[in-house]
Amino acid sequence: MTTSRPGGRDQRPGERGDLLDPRCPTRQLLDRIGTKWTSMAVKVLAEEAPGELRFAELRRRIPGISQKMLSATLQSLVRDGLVARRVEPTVPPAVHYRLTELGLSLERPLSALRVWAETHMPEIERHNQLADESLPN
Amino acid sequence: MTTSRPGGRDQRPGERGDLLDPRCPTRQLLDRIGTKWTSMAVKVLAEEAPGELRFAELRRRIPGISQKMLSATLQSLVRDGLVARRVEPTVPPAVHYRLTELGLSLERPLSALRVWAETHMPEIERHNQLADESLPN
DNA sequence: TGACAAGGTCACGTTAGGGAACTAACCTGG
DNA sequence: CCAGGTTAGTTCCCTAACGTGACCTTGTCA
Repeated sequence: MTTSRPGGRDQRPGERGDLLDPRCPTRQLLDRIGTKWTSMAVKVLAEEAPGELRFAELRRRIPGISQKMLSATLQSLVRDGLVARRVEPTVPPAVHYRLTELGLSLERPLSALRVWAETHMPEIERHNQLADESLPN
Repeated sequence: MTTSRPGGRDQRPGERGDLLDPRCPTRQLLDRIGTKWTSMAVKVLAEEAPGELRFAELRRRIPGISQKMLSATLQSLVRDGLVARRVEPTVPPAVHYRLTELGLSLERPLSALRVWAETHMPEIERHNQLADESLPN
């Protein structure tokens, strides 16, 4: 991914920010779902939809993710309006996450991608192995 | 992108590498199409399918890409079996690229994603602006 | 005195991507 | 005969960012 996001401040107008890329929306989308954990988080939340999941439960369902990354991923998703965050002012506060309608609508094409990945990735790996076998040195 | 690819060695075996991430095929796919120029290259090649495009022509149709990046992107795609490369031994050599059937099959879910991006990215940007307006400092 | 919830912060390593210069082989023009 | 151009790449160097791991925080319950 190239375009900076979380801390914002891209496209500063003073600099000769060349804006070469004409804001291709597909690029922007891939910059989001292409980050390591985003698509997995969306999937896990989609499985629970329209229900909610709490932070710790999400962590449990996404093996290998750290608190920091889960937190950052969720913040991105909330910021993009794909996920809604609801805080119950109990103590300790309980935070609930769920997909918004927008997030659910993304889940559709995303799951199509997942299906493609599951059926065709083995073939891609085969190709890679072939490429490795010839001229590995 | 996180998972290293060319030289591979993840999953150190000494650790109880329980394959935390079970090589989620979706992530592997996103590691590929998530790179900056890949999806654009696939799209351009798909528009021409089943015809071929030469290096320089691809470069012309992907504004902003450098030779280096185009070359690297195409190599990845060829290695994955998504693109076929044909060299005419003329001089200077003419190299032709086209999507394989596998590549074409990927184009389908990918274009669905593109459609989603084009229709919904404005909404995502709206959400981001809202988030920026509140508590910007 | 811990443990839990939901994070935040710091310090660090790796890598993707950009830019510019260089290569190969041959052809053409002067 | 030699400079210069073409195509399709490489090679080196540099940076911004992504992701990780370890530790800190605030408040309450057992």
